[in-house]
Amino acid sequence: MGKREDNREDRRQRIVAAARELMQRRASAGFSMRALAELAGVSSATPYALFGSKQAIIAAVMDTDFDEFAHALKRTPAEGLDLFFQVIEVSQALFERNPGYFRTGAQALQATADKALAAHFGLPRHGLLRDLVRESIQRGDISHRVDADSLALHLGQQFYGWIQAWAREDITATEMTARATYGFALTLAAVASDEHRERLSDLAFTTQQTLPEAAAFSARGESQAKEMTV
Amino acid sequence: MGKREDNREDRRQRIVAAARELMQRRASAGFSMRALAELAGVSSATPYALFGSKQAIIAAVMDTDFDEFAHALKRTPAEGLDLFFQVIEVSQALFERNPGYFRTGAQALQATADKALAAHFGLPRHGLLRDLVRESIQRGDISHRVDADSLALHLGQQFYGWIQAWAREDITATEMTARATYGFALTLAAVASDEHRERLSDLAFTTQQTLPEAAAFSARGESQAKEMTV
DNA sequence: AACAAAACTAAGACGCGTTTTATTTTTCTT
DNA sequence: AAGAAAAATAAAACGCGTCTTAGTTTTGTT
Repeated sequence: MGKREDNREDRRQRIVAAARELMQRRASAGFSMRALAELAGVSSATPYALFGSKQAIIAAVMDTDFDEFAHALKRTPAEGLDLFFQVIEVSQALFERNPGYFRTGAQALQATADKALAAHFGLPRHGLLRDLVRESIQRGDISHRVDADSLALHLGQQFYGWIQAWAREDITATEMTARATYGFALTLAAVASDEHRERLSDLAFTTQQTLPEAAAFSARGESQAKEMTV
Repeated sequence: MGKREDNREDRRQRIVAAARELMQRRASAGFSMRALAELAGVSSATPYALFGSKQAIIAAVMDTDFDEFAHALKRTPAEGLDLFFQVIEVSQALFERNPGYFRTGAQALQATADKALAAHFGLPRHGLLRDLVRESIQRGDISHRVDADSLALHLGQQFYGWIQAWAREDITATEMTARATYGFALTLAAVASDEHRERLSDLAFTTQQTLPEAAAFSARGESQAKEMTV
């Protein structure tokens, strides 16, 4: 019942579908709301009536993907502390399958000043990491002195930073994974039980060797920076 | 000599001064280029002729501050690994003395797509951390297996993330300091020599207790997120 | 003093996200 | 079937960062 709601839902879905398509195309780093309205076959005021903002639309588009991500993570045979690193690798795989799409999404998300939207987006991701931490504490792999929320936030914020760098095309997807892995390994080494600590340290130093020289701070970047100083 | 250059420099300085003033006022989260041009007493095309973009102007304004920061850091009596935490605290002190100013700056910097500008800005800050790491390695406070560039980048990226959160007004300056300290302590605990490790772990867990519940993921944020899902 | 080159100006345009207006269409109620 | 209520529309406007155009001023050279 309720044709009103049906129609509303129809339009919402048309807009989300159109947004997804435009994000995948990623012509000129994003899409305009006017182009979106045209492709969705609605007036350019409608998306605002139904979603409120461009970022809310992008968030709506990307909402689907968290489930996909969570499922892919469940499918991996990894267990224990290895799951943390699987989070990174599954993400990379996802990103590489659809770079333009995730780049647009990540960049739009970053620009968000809307707290509710940020929370809506960050919440499930934070929850996933927090649960991993909790389970690790219960297993005794991570010190019981650790507060799950704090550590999860710390890990998430690190990873998010490298995702942003990838979205900006400052680093490649492989480098994103390597740097995030490095960070996770160091952090976990600090809080893991004795039996895991050495393995994690080794992982950190092994990963460290694969890290390229910091791109933004390379010689090329340096000379460009000089130019600007005038 | 060269009146041409003098005049050019005059205008540059007028523009930078005007930008600094507007950043401090921080009426409505930033300033418009039209307002800047008016205050500086130049045409609105001139800032673009002299700097290229709004972000470049903001970068020029903030360039001065790195020196101030570096000096303030030198003035502290801290030494050894404590210097890492002094970086955080000196930054906080600086930020709190002029919040609107640094918020505008941080936010503008984040929006930068310009690699050269990002490098120009990140380079000295990265260099400072990298030198701290290098010296710590030489002193034997940090494992010699550590690559100074990688660790500095890791620390810097973490800190930068919390600065951004503060600039977005997601967290207070105190929380910024606490979270960054937590991250630094964990990271350093993973790479420090045996004699420092325990002290750093303790610092991490002490700091952890002062951390507020993650603001963006609090109950309030959660209910707001629900609303959005529709 | 005259002239070419360079720099600055005013004014407006562009496309963007977003909002507002007035109008038309669709839906629900009676 | 008629009328009230709600929603979607077209069209224009807002302010923003940025760029362009064409005219004017300032500068260095002759």
